[in-house]
Amino acid sequence: MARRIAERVWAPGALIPGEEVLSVEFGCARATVNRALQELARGGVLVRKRKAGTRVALHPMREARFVIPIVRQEIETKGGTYQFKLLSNQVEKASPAIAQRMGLAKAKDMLHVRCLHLSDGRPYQYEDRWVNLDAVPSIRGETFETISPNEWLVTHSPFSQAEIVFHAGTADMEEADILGVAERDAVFIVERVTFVPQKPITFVRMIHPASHRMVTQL
Amino acid sequence: MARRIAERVWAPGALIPGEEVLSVEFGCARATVNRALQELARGGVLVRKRKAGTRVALHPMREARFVIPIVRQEIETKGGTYQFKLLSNQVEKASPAIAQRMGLAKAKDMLHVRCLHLSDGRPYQYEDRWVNLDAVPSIRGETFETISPNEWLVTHSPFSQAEIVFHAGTADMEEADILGVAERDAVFIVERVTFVPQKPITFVRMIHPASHRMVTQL
DNA sequence: GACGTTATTATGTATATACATATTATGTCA
DNA sequence: TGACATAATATGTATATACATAATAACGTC
Repeated sequence: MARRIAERVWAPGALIPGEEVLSVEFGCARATVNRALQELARGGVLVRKRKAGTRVALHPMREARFVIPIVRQEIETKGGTYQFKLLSNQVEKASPAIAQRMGLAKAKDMLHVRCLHLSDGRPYQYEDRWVNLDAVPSIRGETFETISPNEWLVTHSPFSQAEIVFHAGTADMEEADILGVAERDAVFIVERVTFVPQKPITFVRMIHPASHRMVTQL
Repeated sequence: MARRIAERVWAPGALIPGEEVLSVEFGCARATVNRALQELARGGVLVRKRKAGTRVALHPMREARFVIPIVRQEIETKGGTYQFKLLSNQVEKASPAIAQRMGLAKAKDMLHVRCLHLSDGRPYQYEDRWVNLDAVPSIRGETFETISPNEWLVTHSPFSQAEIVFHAGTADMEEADILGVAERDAVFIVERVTFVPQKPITFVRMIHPASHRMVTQL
């Protein structure tokens, strides 16, 4: 069926045969046709509506999928050797901007951890993280000498919701210094807020040098 | 089951009960449990292996999904009014670098289209596109006066595979001029190559001003 | 003819059953 | 003890069946 759509045997916008008909044609059960059609619909190439039938999407709003690995794994998968350097780790009052980003009404004390992830000794990602101590009190004593905050949180505090933002920016003096790039150089920024229902866990800003590539296939 | 994982009733790395057991516990059929577990496995919170059983992922390599809409839809969804401006549209010989990016052995004549997409009159995305005329010969006569190359291709030539790369970069003089930003300003770049099996269709480089945000939730 | 009700229909979902497949555990033999 | 064949088992997948649900089509009434 994917081939038929790709080869325009079923043109965009066209109504395709019903599940019952297709199951006869392909010599399989309706449940199997249903599963296949649902997969294609999830991928965005089909639009399904009860009673109205299934149509080939007119404007295929296809969806890309990215895995969000742990930085260490990301680096090791690419064949680099991983290291990280803790830059700071202290409890301080978050700015109103940070608090707002995490959906909190007012600023409060949070754990502020900054560290640098390196691949083959070269700066790969600068991580600037705020952790809601109410959500993860046990992080308070952690020194992050052997495990990065990223990995600690992933293994100690699973989240159920997240918001991720990607954008480009320019490195300020401090960021440039940490990443080993020139001031005002372009950087790739990923910001992520994670939640358990109704409760923010952490806000992290991850900054990569401009050479970083985020790749996906579909 | 998602709640049990989030609340660590089932700890990371732990083996969870088999489908048969769960179906009895939840009072439903094994097929239903199977569908639920497969969904969670796709989301990355579970790891499943035949005979070995199902485990809670130790390092949840969760995956983010986001839709790749048509630029026009992207702008209109955000509440902007869409316009586009054709900058150039001619057949020329692609550089070896472009050809290689599309998986072609040697450079050849291709359609080179450049245009600017605007939101509320302000530059939103600069699109620099190369189209393989062998794959889409009918595009040759198109003037792109009423429809953008993006939209034309989406509706006239569905693809089955794609590779997408996101990264940050700096605007060169020409790009800066087109986007209305300063030279050397940071820009957000998306590059996409689309294929039908074994045949490249188009390579497009889409450049956004640094103010652009790409957002996804999960 | 307009409007509200009912019937029809395609998809959505759950179920019991059956068998395939990959992997582990076990048993056999040299 | 080690190598190899064999059995056991959890997941993977297909199937027939049944019923739910939403949207449309048909119908009847005023």
